[in-house]
Amino acid sequence: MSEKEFLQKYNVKDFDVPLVTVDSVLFTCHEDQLKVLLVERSNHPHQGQWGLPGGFIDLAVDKTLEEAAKRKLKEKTSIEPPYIEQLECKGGADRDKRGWSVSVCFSALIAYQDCQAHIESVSDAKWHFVNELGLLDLAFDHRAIINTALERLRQKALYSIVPAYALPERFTLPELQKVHEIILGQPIQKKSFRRRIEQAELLIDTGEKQASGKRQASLYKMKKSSSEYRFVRNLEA
Amino acid sequence: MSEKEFLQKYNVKDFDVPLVTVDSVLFTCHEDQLKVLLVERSNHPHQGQWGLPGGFIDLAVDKTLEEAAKRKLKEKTSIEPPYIEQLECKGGADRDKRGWSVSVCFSALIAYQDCQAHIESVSDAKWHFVNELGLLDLAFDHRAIINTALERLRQKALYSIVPAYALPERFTLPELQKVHEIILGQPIQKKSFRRRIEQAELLIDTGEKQASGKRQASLYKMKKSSSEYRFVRNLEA
DNA sequence: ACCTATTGGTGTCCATAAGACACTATTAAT
DNA sequence: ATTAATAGTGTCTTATGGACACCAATAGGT
Repeated sequence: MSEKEFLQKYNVKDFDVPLVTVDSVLFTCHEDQLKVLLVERSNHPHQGQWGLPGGFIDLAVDKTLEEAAKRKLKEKTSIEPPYIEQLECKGGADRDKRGWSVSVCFSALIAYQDCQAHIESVSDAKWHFVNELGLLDLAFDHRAIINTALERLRQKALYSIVPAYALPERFTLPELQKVHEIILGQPIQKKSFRRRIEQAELLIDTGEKQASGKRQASLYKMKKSSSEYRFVRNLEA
Repeated sequence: MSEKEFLQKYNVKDFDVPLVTVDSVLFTCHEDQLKVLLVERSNHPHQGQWGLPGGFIDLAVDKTLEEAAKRKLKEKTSIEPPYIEQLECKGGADRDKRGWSVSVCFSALIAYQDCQAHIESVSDAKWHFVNELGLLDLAFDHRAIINTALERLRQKALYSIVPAYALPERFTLPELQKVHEIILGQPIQKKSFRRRIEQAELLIDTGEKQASGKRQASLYKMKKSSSEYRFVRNLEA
């Protein structure tokens, strides 16, 4: 049989296939707390419980997995998050009552201010304090996925400035340090934090100053390549 | 509609679903070279080309994605690799001619000696020098997946001793250093390498010595927790 | 207009772990 | 016993984070 004949006859539905979803753990910082976006499920299974924003791939619309995840996030936030990366893929026979399922999980960051207005207009989406998830009964294995995302984010806070994407495009160094401290759950030495960022030339000084407060802090923005930069040493954990 | 009713009526095949495969990048070290296991494809598409070992999930047999990947690897190696981790998930409309596809990719390590006999008995599987893949026409996006796996492995060689799993259960420190050097493509300071491993107490001294060579090197084995250990500083890249 | 509190930002010394590299130790072969 | 080769150590230097005191700028009260 030629490849052409093979492809003509091929039909995915002739085989037993798992169901595939994309789900995202979207973090932000607000009021000195780390928050994660959850959606109240309107459909079975786990109807009425809180779960991660996500859903099925639209084979006709989505070109890649990341696009599918972004499309689903955009339904809740109206904008695409400035940072998104693949976290892990969970799959198994028992994690979804509908059958063998695969969830391609993403971890993303967004500035609270950049999407809060739209989220409030979407009745089923809400920011939840990460520290207070213990009380909630989350759908599927979404609690475990959030915990994995948190671990990864904590690691990144030790050796990168990826957490900057939880802030608006322009931000101050004290703001960035605060975000890191919130993620890590402990204070960081100001001098160490600033020194390594300056030495690696990761930020662009916009020349502007933040108006509020006492002394005015300089406003910076990320260089494009800075999200991939990795310091050779970790901060103390 | 109750959840029970919903689940009774639910059928995955009522929806357009992507096809899902698991694929593994299995590395080993032999003759001072990094090698990757490839399989000559017996079926369409890409019949006759080399590709990563893997395949479809068997919904009746596999409980998780990792189990599926291990089962597929075991068909070629006869044993499960001592180290396997999820690498990334590739998905898209165009990467597989059969349609929208998702590949859940794993990266794994194994000792050459532990599986070479079986691999030679499997006619379609063969170790390939990682440095000489340039000439080969690999199936799907498998070349890109191998490159991602390589990058990750190089990072791990800088801040962990995960590469130890490319060696037999008992190994010497010079052997381990050599594996790291092969992965990184450059020499490492012996003292630095040994000092950090000793300080972190990552290995168990078996008390045995390796027979061959001049002075006999001590044989060590991994502590269980050592694969997750991360040094606070990277070696120089 | 000046003082003070508060937050932003810097100077500088210390601690830690890697780099460099010379040295010692153990073995096999001659 | 000597030599060559490989295993393993001593120790000084270097780089970068930690600690913490200090200086700088701004708003508000007097």
